[in-house]
Amino acid sequence: MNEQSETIAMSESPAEGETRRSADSSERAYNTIRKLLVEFKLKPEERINEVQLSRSLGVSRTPIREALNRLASEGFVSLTPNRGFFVRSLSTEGLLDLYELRTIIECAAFRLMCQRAEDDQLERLRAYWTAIVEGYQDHPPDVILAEDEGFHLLIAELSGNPELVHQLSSINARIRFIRRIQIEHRTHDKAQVSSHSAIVEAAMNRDIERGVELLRNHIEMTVSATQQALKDALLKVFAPGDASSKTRRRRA
Amino acid sequence: MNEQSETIAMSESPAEGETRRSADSSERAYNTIRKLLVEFKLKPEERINEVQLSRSLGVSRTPIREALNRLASEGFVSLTPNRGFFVRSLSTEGLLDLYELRTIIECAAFRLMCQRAEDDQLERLRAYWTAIVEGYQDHPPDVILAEDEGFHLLIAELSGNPELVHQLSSINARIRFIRRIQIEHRTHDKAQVSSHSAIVEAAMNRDIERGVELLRNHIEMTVSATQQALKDALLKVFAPGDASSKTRRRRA
DNA sequence: CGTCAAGAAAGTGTCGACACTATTGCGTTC
DNA sequence: GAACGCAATAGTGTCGACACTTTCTTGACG
Repeated sequence: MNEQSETIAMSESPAEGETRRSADSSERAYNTIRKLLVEFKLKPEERINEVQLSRSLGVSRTPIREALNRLASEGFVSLTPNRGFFVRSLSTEGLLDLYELRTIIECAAFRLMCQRAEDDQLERLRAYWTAIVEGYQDHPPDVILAEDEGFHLLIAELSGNPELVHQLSSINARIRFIRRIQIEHRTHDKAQVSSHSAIVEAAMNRDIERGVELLRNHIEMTVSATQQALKDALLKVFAPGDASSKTRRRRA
Repeated sequence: MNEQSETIAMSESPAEGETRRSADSSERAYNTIRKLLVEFKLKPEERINEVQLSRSLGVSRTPIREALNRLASEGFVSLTPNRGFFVRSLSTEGLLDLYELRTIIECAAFRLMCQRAEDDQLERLRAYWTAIVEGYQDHPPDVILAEDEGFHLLIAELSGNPELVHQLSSINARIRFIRRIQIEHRTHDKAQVSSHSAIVEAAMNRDIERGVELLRNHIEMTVSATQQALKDALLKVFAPGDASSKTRRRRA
């Protein structure tokens, strides 16, 4: 085994400034482990060793298990009764299933938004997009990803159905790792920009059919690119140890 | 030394297959607590006392907390950082959101099934329905509920997308309590039977548009009845006094 | 040599205990 | 008499320990 004794810094969302006292180990463990999964630090099909993890994160097994249980409910890992948690592999086909689900949710959200949202709410969508469209392509991948997710999440919010927001959030989390890789490939930024603009326009006109069609294409467009990205990702993960290539860590 | 006196009998719900099953405490706690929630033994907005629960179920707090974490991910309860778990209220509006999500998922599943399923798979659907349609209306509510859920889940399975199955299972679990009450009201059994038959027929013809329309109506039809049922349920739960003896089984 | 079994090691599932936070009840002050 | 703070209580978050299960190692037997 390698050097496991090192404490992996737990990343924390920058939100609260008040209560850092308790600092909720479970919550941090959840975020950290999810990050490990997303970044393939924990490899597909691999068995997760709770003791090792708890040592790495510097907490006891209890918060680790709580985090893993949550991650299991969300589909990141699976739990086999007396054998422990396993990293759920994201096969190509599993990924396609997820994208399909995403398409379903997003199209439905768009439809409901067109039917229900007030004009000024649609205006908010337009404002959101115009605000970020300027430097869009110059932003670092992480930012682009967040902005893109934000755009689609806003549509879900404007649908008026919180369940859709929740579902979409969960889906996003699960495919985020591959989207990031795909964005780094920079295959079709421009197409994406115009897609979003067109979607906004369809929304302003409350043109459901056009919007749905755009969304469907928009997402489908990424799928093919994604498949290639997935291959690259897996290659990178399982590639024997050179690691000479410049990984995408820019001052975490 | 694990001879525990079970204050509240932990029951094994035969419901639907999530992913992991086993006979350990966490699993049983999960099922039991979920049942308590479903039957309104734990009332909406109520704070859940872990110690009390653990004493009732005859296990320590650890499995209780694991179960609650899972239930939180699935939307049954909510978790406020240093204050504990709370029963998530299912307001009328929250319920409608869930039904809306269900409609979205089911219609999409039907569409995909029509596009992808082999003929013999569609035949399975028909067989499933004809096998239970005979005594349908004479079955006890729980059986009817299970059969109905099975029917819709089968459609999800035949869609070929496991994510849809998972989503639908989760939704079903959350609205099961109200569906049971509604079924006990016996408002529109016949309509439901013919609905299902019509859906099967549309499936055999691979008539997507008709099937989607049928499903939409089928589910929407139950919503109005459901709203009334929800009122009854809440009344029953919060009604003072008499509820003591026959809270549970209320056949016919 | 390969198979298998028994024991050792590793790992999960659950427990009771303790630290720290939130809430409740009480007494003081104005 | 009411608002405020302070002490006491209740409850959650986390820990280390231990029982039980699975997996690995080793050595006897065919």
